[in-house]
Amino acid sequence: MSEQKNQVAETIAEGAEPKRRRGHLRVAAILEAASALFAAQGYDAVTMTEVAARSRTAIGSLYRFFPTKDALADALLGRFKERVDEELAALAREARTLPLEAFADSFVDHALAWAPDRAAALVLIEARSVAGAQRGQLRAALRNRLAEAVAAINPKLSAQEADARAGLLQLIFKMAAANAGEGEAALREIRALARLYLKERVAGG
Amino acid sequence: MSEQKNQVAETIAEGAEPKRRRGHLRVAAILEAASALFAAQGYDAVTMTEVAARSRTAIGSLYRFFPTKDALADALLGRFKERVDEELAALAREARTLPLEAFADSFVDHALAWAPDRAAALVLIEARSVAGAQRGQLRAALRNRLAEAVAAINPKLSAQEADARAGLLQLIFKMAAANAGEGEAALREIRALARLYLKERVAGG
Amino acid sequence: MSEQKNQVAETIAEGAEPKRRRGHLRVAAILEAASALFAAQGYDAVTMTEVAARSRTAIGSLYRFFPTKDALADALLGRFKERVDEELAALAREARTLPLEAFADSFVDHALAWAPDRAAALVLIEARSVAGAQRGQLRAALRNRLAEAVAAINPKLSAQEADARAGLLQLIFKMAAANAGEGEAALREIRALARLYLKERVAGG
Amino acid sequence: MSEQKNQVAETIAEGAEPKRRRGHLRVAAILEAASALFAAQGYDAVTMTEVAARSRTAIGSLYRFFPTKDALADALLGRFKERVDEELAALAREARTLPLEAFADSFVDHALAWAPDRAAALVLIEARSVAGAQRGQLRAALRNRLAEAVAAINPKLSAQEADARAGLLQLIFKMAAANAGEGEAALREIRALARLYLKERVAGG
DNA sequence: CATGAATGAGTATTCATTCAT
DNA sequence: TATGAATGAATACTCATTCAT
Repeated sequence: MSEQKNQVAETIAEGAEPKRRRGHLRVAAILEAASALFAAQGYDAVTMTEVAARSRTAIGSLYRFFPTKDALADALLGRFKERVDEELAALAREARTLPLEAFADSFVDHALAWAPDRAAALVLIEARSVAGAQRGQLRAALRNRLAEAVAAINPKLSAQEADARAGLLQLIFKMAAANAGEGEAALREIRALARLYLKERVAGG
Repeated sequence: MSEQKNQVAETIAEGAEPKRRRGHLRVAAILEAASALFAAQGYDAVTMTEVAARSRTAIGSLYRFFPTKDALADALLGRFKERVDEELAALAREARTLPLEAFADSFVDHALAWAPDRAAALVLIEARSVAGAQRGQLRAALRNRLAEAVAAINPKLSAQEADARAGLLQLIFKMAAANAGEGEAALREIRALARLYLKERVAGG
Repeated sequence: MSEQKNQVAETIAEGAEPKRRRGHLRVAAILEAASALFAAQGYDAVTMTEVAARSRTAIGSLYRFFPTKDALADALLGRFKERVDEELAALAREARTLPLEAFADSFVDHALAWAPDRAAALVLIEARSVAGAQRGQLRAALRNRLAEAVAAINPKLSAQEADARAGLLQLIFKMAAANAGEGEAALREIRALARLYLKERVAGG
Repeated sequence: MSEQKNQVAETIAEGAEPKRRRGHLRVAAILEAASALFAAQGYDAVTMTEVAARSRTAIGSLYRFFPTKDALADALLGRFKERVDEELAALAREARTLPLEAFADSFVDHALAWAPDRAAALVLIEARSVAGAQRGQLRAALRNRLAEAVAAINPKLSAQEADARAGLLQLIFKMAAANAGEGEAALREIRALARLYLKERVAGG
């Protein structure tokens, strides 16, 4: 209705930061509910009303903190990105210290550790054309970390080669996460694949 | 294979079987439009009105052929399934005749060949929780064909082992299709991965 | 959701032109209802639901023809502008043929003739900042016609003088319309004022 | 005049009479903010949150002083009415002392003097169907004062005649205020009109 | 049979107002 | 008392689907 609104409050209409304990709890509950719902039904299919109901929040309160469905998604993605970043930093560290096979296993384990949040994140990334920026950032961050790891394992690879390998590792990472719930046999194969690829194409067989 | 064709025909027939050429053209135009739109925007975001407009069909007529948005999606998936099945039957045949490396390459090539339609199909499969049935069928069909191929390559594997390997091949198949447009380097890695996995885990090292 | 929409249908999302008799009737009913409601309650206070109810139209149908509350207002203003234009063209003609006093009376009569629609139009013009364009056009059209009339009555006036006189006549016109329902005495005063001003300041006393 | 002041105070007091300086400042800030916002955007478009933000008041505090949006508007109108009354009382006095032409000019000057506050007041009066009471009061007060002036100028007029003349003067008053910013030429015409009308129809030509 | 009109439940979002700390 | 959080009815608008011509 006017561009002046929110001048005083928040600059980009990011929704109010909670300033009381109660607000923080609310926000957490909302994010939890949203994550589960998005993961289960996809971005479009989830209604704000549903999110409100599941987090036992009045619709108006939901909108106080997340003034838009998109804002809610962005917050979720932001949170996800942070976690990813931490995990991957750890992984890159391990690449320097662990023997190859142990690293391969850890690699898969890290991928599995995500799985829950990942579902929601993936859905959000795919569904919202808007999220182009966020999406790119996430991908790039992930890839760079993996390239670091690759370089640590095999310093002889050129930057380009390392990047290509990182790309494939990224895919394996995704596969692992996507198949987290598919049973022992499936997992075993993925672990095998990870070792195989790391040994032959990364460490340089 | 012929049962499936009938199945597709029946799906469409939920509306009205187009007996004249005109009807066939309409249906084709509609499916084409729908495929493009779904691929570009996702299932939820596409409106029946849009599909009607893009295929230059009156909304009423669209509903004569596809009495439901879901029916439209099902028809599309059916068509897709047919194609997939043919491709994979060919692949299973090649598993028996081609040397392993050549087969690995062909495997990746087949995956790449899909990419275009795959976009729409994937979207539909992911988006519609309803589509459980179709989705399962597709997966299962794909997996069975791959298990056939695995068995052909290494008859010593138990049925369970073969299935687990097929599952992983399926993932590689998806990865290849998903990365169709990512450039030469990425492709080379995928080909390498396919060979590696087929040699070590399927052919049995 | 996409800019391509309506490509086939209407270019600016002006809503569907009715193509059947039924549609024309609908549109007319809607405009009638909207006009009355806007006049009575102001732009903001009127709900689309109200308009739909009063015109016995389903909300969806209302939106078929007027895809926006603003579009509805614009249509109303457009219609109003047309009428105004006709009235004023007639008035300009009379300025050339009628004696001054008769013209003065006719001037007031024309103003009164509007009154009903005017209420709605005025409200719309004032309330919607967006309508800047429309508003300007309306004002300018009105003023030009009046300047024509002034020039016809007293050709000796410079263009600037004529325009200033037209501006005042415009105000009197508005006053007359605004006071349409205020009783005989009020009317008499306005008629007197119109004569007075026309004789002294326009005809040149 | 003093009853009216009380009235205003009471209106505010529906909330809580601010007894300390701090409260007075708050209230003043709020009224200022509200006036500006209403004038710029119209009654409906302004949110209480906006008013709170612009006056740097917490929403809860705003509601302590003005328990309703309507109460806020009423307070504003009350303040406006006071000022109007003073102006007009002065005008009525001048009617007795000034020669006709000077009075005519003063009349227009008074109208122009309002223009700023008038914007908000007008908006409030037009927008709130509820405000019937206030609106009527304002109009009546204005009219009575003008009738006084008319009677002072021409004591021969009957009460009815005086009232009718006052009505027209009221319109001219409005016109003048509304056109405050339209330039010299426009102003000159209005002054001319005021003199004309006062001489011919009020003083009795 | 083709077409455009009709329908109405459902969606994101806003905002006046009340409560709890 | 001042402040931020909570509330939910109301609003503009969408879209799958059905009907009438």
